[in-house]
Amino acid sequence: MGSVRIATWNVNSVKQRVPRLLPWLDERRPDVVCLQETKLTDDAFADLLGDELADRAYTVAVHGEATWNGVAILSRVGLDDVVLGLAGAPGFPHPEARAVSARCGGIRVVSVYVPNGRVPDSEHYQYKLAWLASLRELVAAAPEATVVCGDMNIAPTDDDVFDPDAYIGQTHVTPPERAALAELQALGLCDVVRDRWPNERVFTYWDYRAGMFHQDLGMRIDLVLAGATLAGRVRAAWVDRQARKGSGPSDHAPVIVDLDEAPDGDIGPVVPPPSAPAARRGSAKKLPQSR
DNA sequence: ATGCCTGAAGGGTTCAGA
Repeated sequence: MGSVRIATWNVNSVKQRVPRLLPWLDERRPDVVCLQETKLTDDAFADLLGDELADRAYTVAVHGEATWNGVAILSRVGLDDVVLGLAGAPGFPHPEARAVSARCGGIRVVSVYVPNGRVPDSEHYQYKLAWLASLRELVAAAPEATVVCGDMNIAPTDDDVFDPDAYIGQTHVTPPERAALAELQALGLCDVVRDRWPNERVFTYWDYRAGMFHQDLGMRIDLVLAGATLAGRVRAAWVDRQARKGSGPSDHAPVIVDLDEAPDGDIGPVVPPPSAPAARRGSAKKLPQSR
C-alpha cells in the first residue's frame, strides 16, 4: 500500500453540494472520503452520485435516511467489512444514520456524525453523550489501526472556538462532552490536525450567518482521530478552507490527512499544507443567537 | 433585537443546524 489521502467533510446535503463535491474530488484526489450530513436515502445517493463516483474509481458505503443525517465512505483503495450504524447506540427515539465503517486499504475507517445536542441538559444532549459512549465501545475493539473521521460536534478545547466566552452555556464545549471525546481519545486515538498545528488557529466550521467565515469566527469540530499505528504515518494534516469559499459551500470545510506508505517504512518529512492557517485570534464577537 | 444563512418538507411556514 502506498501513501493514502484520507478526507472527511460534512457536506450539509450531498444533493446541494454536488457542484462543489465533484470538482473537489478531482482537485484533491482523496483515496478515502468520509462524508456526513448527506441527507439522502441510500437509493437516492446511488441515483445521484453512483455513476460519477464509479467514473472516479470510488467504491461506496452509504448509510443514509431521508431529510436528515446520513454518512458515507468513498474509497478507491478497497472497501470491505462494511458496518452500518453503531451497535447498541441509542436513537432519538429511533436509530439515526450517523455512523458507517469499512476497511479501506488495511485501515478501519469510521465516518461519524455525532448528534448536535441542541441544548445542555436536554434530552438531545443526553442522547449525544450516550451515543458517544456507544462509539467508544465500537472503537475499543481495535483502536490501533482505526481512524475515526467526522463531525464530532465537540470543540476539544477552548482553543478550538473563536471566542470561549461566546460559547458559555452552549453545547459543543461543555465538560461532559469534552470528557466523552477525551475518553474516546484515551483508547489511543490522536487528534492529528491539532498534533500537527499545536498553536495555530484552526477551524472547520463557520456559521453561514453574519459573515462568520469571512471574519474567521468558527469552531474546530470536524476531527480525524487516528490510532497509534496510523498517527505515526501522518505526513500532512490540514483544513481545506478553499472548499468553504465561493458559491454554494457547505458550512463545514474538509479535513485532509496524508499517511505515508508502509507501516514499517520510514516516516517522511512533514510537508506543510498548501496554505497554513494564520496564527491569530479574532476580536470579541457574539454568536449568532438562537431563537 | 435579531434564525443574521441554508436545507428540507410541505404548503404559503416551520424545524433543525452548532
